[in-house]
Amino acid sequence: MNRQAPTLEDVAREAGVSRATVSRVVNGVRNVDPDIQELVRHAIERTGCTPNRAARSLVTRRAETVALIVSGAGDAFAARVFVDPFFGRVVSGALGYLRARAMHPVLLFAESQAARKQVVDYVRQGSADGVLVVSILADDPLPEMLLSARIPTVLFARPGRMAPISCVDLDHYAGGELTGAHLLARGCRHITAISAPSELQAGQDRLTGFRDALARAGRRPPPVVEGTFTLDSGAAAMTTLLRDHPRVDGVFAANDLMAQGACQVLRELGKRVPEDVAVVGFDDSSVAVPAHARPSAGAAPALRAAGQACACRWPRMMSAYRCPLDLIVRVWVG
Amino acid sequence: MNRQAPTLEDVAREAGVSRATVSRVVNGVRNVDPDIQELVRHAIERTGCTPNRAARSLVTRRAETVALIVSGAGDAFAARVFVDPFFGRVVSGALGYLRARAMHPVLLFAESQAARKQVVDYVRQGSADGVLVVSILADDPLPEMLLSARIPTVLFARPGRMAPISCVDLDHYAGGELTGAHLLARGCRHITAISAPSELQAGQDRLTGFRDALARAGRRPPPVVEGTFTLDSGAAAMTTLLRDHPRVDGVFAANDLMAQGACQVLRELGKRVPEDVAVVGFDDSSVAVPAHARPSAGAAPALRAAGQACACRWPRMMSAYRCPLDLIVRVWVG
DNA sequence: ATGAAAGCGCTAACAA
DNA sequence: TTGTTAGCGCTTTCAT
Repeated sequence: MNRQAPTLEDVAREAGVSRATVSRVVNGVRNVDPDIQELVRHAIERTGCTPNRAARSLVTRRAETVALIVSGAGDAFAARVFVDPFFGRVVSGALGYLRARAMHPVLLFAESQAARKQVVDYVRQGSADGVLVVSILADDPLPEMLLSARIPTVLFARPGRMAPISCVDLDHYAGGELTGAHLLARGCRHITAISAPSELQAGQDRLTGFRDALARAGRRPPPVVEGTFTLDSGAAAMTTLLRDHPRVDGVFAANDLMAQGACQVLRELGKRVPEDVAVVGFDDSSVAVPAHARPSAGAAPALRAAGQACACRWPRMMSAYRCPLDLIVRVWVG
Repeated sequence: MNRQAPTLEDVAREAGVSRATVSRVVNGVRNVDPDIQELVRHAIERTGCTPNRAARSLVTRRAETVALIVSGAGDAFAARVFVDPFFGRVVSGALGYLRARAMHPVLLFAESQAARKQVVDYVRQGSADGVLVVSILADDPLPEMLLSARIPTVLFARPGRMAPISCVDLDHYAGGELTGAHLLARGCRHITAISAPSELQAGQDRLTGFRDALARAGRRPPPVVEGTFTLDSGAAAMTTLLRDHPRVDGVFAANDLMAQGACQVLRELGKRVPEDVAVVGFDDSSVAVPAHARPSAGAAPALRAAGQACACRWPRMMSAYRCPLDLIVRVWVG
């Protein structure tokens, strides 16, 4: 019942060697006689020893662990992070990377200033070697805090202020350009937009890219109604746009949910989508694209880079990847 | 640059006391002079010391960590766990419980036998004090492995074989009964069912509960077509049912996704739902219920119990909770 | 190639 | 109430 877990010392006794030798075998250090290696391995097998992690961590000063921080939301919203078309892929890619290296992700939530401090402390205790931050806040203070605590960090999203932090993010501007090009290519003449809440930088970037694409084609700035990223706000915005611009034949919505709302309103009013009015969203979410067509591993290269950064190696690089469905991911390594 | 993190020893020197006293203050042990407490706290503040976790863990033999194991699926499917109407609530409830106790969840995936062994080793290394298993496998070997390794475990779902393991699960049978009662109460005369894949115990339980409810009302066994939990299979099953039983006016689908597929087929064929044909699903997922009506914290009491078990206390209890929308959760503590 | 021994930073039993 | 001391189990020089 109260039997302690076998230690390397037990194995050493069993094998008739020293603790140091057992440690060498366990850690794959060379300079160990193959016969003795075999001996030790058997002894480990027999005793069922699993080297204590805390003891190892204490001396190596590595936890073999990274903190996966969901910043700006409590655990009730953890789901979002895993379902979000961008975060979901990025997170599961990162998890796969960690797993291949026997590193473990600890889930932390940083929705308040106190929680943010706790997160920093957690790492400073040596509980994690670095952090991955998934942030949904426009101007999150956490990245700066991690930076000044000299904690190896990779941010999924871009920091509000310019900071020397590695990050992975969608290229919102380029995505916006694509949507503009798409509507132009379809031959739309009366193009409008449903924008994101104005305080979200990402939303602004999408809109700017969209506008620029139209401008380069010689079009005048499109009418824009601001939405709140919800289905209902998309429907409301579409209603407004139709009232003010009855001839509209192309709509850019800053996310898929609003695009969906817009489609509903259009169809209710007897418009065919996309024959009468073309609607393009943003997010590559499941409402927009048939499942079999989605690029499930699209963000892999970006993640590999991010993963490397997490592993506390910091290669100098900057690159962009383009996925099958034009999901554009950029990686900055600071 | 290479400056080490300050230790309790540093704080002790700074405060002019012994390391033990600092430890006592940090751990909130009483019997420490208030003045000295103040002194020590200031010293901690000044030095910015964060007590090393590995060192503490080494001597206390506690990691203050639990493993959150997703069994039967790789990280690509992690999303499911957080989105699933049952698992999602249960997991976020458990996370909240842990957080309030400054315990940390490590995310592990056990989709292969090798991965399962790694999970067991991870805990035996002392990296976690216990595990929460979210299993989607019908007959998962992991619970038994954890049991025989004497690892404190709470299973979300029920073990395939009867085993003395604490678990939290929906009461599928009772849920099935409810759906049957619902269709009967609506006055349906020609009731049919779209069942779950036969290898899933939970699905069988739902169906059995449903059948028993009908039987108790004196109805003969309903026609059943087996589905695969997908939208398409629900649609296909509904098509079959309508062909063989044109007068059908009530349908039980073993999950909401199939119910949705059934609704689509019915509407395409000009049937009104629920006026002509009543359809009831299972899962309390967002497709079925308006968001504002969902019991977001419905599983809280069950979780509290589960959380207590996780925390390695094992109160003898067995209870059932009924949520606003008849989500029934049972807790077994083994 | 192997062993002896020091010590990582902390807690806890024992002394004072 | 406080300090002294002995480990926790491991890695890692330094001898051999």
